[in-house]
Amino acid sequence: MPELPEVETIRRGLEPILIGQQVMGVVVLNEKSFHGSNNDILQFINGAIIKDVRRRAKVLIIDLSTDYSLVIHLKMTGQIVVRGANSWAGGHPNESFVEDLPNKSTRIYFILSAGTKLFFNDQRKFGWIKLIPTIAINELDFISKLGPEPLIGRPIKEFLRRIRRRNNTTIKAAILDQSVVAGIGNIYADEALWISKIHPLTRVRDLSDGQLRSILKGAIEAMTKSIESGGSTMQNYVKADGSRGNYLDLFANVFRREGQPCPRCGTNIEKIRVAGRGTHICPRCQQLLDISN
DNA sequence: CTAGGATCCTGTCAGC
DNA sequence: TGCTGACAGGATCCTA
Repeated sequence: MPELPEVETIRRGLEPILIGQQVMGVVVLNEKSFHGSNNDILQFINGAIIKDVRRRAKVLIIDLSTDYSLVIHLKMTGQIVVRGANSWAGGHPNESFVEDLPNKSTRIYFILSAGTKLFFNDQRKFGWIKLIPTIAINELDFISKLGPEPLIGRPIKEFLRRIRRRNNTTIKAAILDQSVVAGIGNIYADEALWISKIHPLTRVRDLSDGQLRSILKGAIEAMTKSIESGGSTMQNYVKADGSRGNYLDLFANVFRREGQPCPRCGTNIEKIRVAGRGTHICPRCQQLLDISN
């Protein structure tokens, strides 16, 4: 899915378009994608004004004037597309960015004032939208367990404290764990480990605090660069000549680059499997020091 | 409590 | 040209 930088890019794109708009109606095309009762839709969505668009970890939060919020998780293949006076799209990049909507991947859409429609598309149906009272968000199990936001404040001390609870697992599994640090997914895990020259199979207990610090700094560097390059939006999906672009080219050094030379040393990037996920490494820059594996 | 594998679902692609 | 299995930018559930 969209990871922290992609969700933040969506938030920044939606904020100026959505704030102040009124929600006129909701169409739920796949029941499992929407968590909330029909009665709540009538009572707390229809007619509500959008007050704010926020993000926590990989979750997008749309606050309504009814003191209810839409909590949106895009998981692997979710995307948000706005059509109308201001068209915009972000999230999992595919042809639904530009196709007529709703289409076969549209799960929910919202009809807004001024003829705007907001589509929630999700090919694999893992994503969801919850309608809950705004004050109940922080009590959601998933939210309350989250680790620190990597791009806000000084997350390092809390990150170190939490990752030491994962001493017996691999560093890749540990940084993918949202209760260790919020927002890192498969792309930024691989990029962070390449930047810090750590092999993803290294056990956490075999890493010093200094090495763990450099991994978090690597993740922050990769995520910051991704947000600055504009994320996976319609703008960098469709190129000027009509062909399809790949926003990973703008910041990724190893992710989906197997067979290509490492930008640092020229050795071919390899793809392996770690923590059940496809994992990209430079076998020369990231050697596994086999102490206790 | 932790660790790791199966699972939810649709679509695409490599290999036969 | 089918068919089959592997795999996918995530997190939860289940078992040990």
